[in-house]
Amino acid sequence: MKFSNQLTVWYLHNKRDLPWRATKNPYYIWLSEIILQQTRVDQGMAYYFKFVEQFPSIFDLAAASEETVLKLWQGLGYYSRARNLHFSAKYVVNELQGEFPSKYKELLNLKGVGDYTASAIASICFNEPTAVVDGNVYRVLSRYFGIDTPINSSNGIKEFKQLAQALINTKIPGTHNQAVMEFGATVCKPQNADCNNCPLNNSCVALSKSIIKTLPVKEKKLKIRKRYFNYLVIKTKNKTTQLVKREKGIWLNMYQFPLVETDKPINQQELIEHSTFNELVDFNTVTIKLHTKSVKPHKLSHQHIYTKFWIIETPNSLKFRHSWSDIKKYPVPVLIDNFLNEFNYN
DNA sequence: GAAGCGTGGCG
DNA sequence: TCGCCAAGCTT
Repeated sequence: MKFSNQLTVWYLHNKRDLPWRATKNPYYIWLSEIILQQTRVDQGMAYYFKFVEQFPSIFDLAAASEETVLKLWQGLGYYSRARNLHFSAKYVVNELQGEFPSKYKELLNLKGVGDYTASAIASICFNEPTAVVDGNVYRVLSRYFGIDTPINSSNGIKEFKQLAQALINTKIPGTHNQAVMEFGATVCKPQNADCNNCPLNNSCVALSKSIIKTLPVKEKKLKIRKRYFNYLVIKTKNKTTQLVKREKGIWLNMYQFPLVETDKPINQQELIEHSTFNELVDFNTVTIKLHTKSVKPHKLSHQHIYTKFWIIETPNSLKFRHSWSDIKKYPVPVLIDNFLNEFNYN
């Protein structure tokens, strides 16, 4: 209980003033938790305000199109969160008469809500004593108790969940959970932990052993896949172009230009020999310019994408129906958005 | 159980 | 520069 009490007292004096801390409305807490998955507060804040403004209630969110939701989510990444958020809003409205689930077990039925998020909503909104275990909690517990079990191993996941659950203050589970996370985010940070100003620095195992920097332990990392994208940016006299919707993998249901993907960099000659190119235009009638001056990788957490944008001017206007002036209405990945911002169509 | 899924900040 | 990491979830 000492652990919880000390952190809770610290939290009540030091917590940041965040907008979602002014409410216990499960819709807003849910929204904030989804936005903050694998995302820093500074990055997610603007999106929280946008969503609350555009969708004040879960009914507003459920009534929107997926494309609208993806467009509002554009730039935040991990777009399955937006698709699942929208799907679950429709589920709550249509199947649960708009009544948000109030129990941990029921919350798990929502797409995009896993153990962490269900615990967070249940404890914060409904006072259910379910412990959250996010990246902060792993770090705080592994250091304070000196546990070197890898946090991404199946044993580690079980061990830390059990420990977190044993430590929870059942009287104020929501405050307790937020206290541990806030402490991890602002004091017991991944780098440069502020042990001098830590309320637990007289009882922290890792500090007493000077092994703060070695904890938490994480097992190996994935290897980065390299991909080579060639986008075909159609340009017509009528200021139209061609967009296509992605149908699998990364950026699902978002828009991009027709894509030629290869496993090595290619030049113009290899491009015009590609079937995708020839299905789109007749190389005898078009002019091709490579827009990209130097290819810099778009770095995702799990792949590096090397992209060339090819500008294809064609006399055939009728086939390409997307007006360039409408292009900003479509949800697109940052890779495409960056291109749109630097490219002058005229 | 491992892999796939974004973007941006930081040292 | 580059690797690490962020209030994780799904398949």
